[in-house]
Amino acid sequence: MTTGEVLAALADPTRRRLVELLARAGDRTATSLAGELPVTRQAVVQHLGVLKEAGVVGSLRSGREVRFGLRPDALTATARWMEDVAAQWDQRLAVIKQLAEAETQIVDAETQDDEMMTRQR
Amino acid sequence: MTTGEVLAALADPTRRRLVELLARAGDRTATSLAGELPVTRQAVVQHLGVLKEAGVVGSLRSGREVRFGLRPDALTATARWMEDVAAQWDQRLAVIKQLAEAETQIVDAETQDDEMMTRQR
DNA sequence: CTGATGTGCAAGTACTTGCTTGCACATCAG
DNA sequence: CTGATGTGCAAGCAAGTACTTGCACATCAG
Repeated sequence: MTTGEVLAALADPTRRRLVELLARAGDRTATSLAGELPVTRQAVVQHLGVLKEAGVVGSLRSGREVRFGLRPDALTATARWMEDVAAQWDQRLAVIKQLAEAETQIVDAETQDDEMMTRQR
Repeated sequence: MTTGEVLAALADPTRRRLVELLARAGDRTATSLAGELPVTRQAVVQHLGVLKEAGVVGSLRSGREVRFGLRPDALTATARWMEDVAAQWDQRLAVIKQLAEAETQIVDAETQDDEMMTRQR
């Protein structure tokens, strides 16, 4: 359930689709999920395997089917990592801004939005 | 700056390393960053390109160098997406638990931790 | 000017990844 | 039992990815 595993798992669009499906439709079987996606059941199974390895989903056998459900903890933990990184940067920004108001630094990038800067939309 | 781009960008360990370096060490040049990683400058440049495309970093030319800095907004936005998915699931859980206390569902996976369940650690 | 340093562009390579197809095994209804 | 449905395993393939190497161009110090 490392941060890397979770991010890598969510990097794939089909896998994100699966996660969103599970989030709002509840626990489902692989075959059922494959019915709502333009891929084979086997593709879904493999994706669910990656998600499970990352700790994002869990599975439970009931009779001849295997039902998959979300495991929100892995998601929130990874979200926290991202927010921590962002916060760390913001804190650095604040410190520098306070210490040296005179020097012009690239640090102000966010408010400058230069030619080289990738624009947000 | 889509969610998919950000997640795909952060899926790579080297790129995460770069992001963490920038977060705590401030804005740096590609060559300087390459000095702290076991890869070539060109590899770093390409990684920064991906991160920039995703809106995670921004760059600013100053003289003959190009300095890169973090763009926290993309990170927090993606973090929010993950938390939303997790929250959606939790809400479903709560509703079901309230409506049908009698029926046993796989939905309770989180508290059951069965043989098939990937264990958290 | 010269040399050093930093960048940009491009092609090539080893490896990974998402997906499919094919078949065997297990479980349920009749 | 038979047939239908759901699952598991494995090989194969096309496309993407991370990384390198090589070289040309731009900028600074002396």
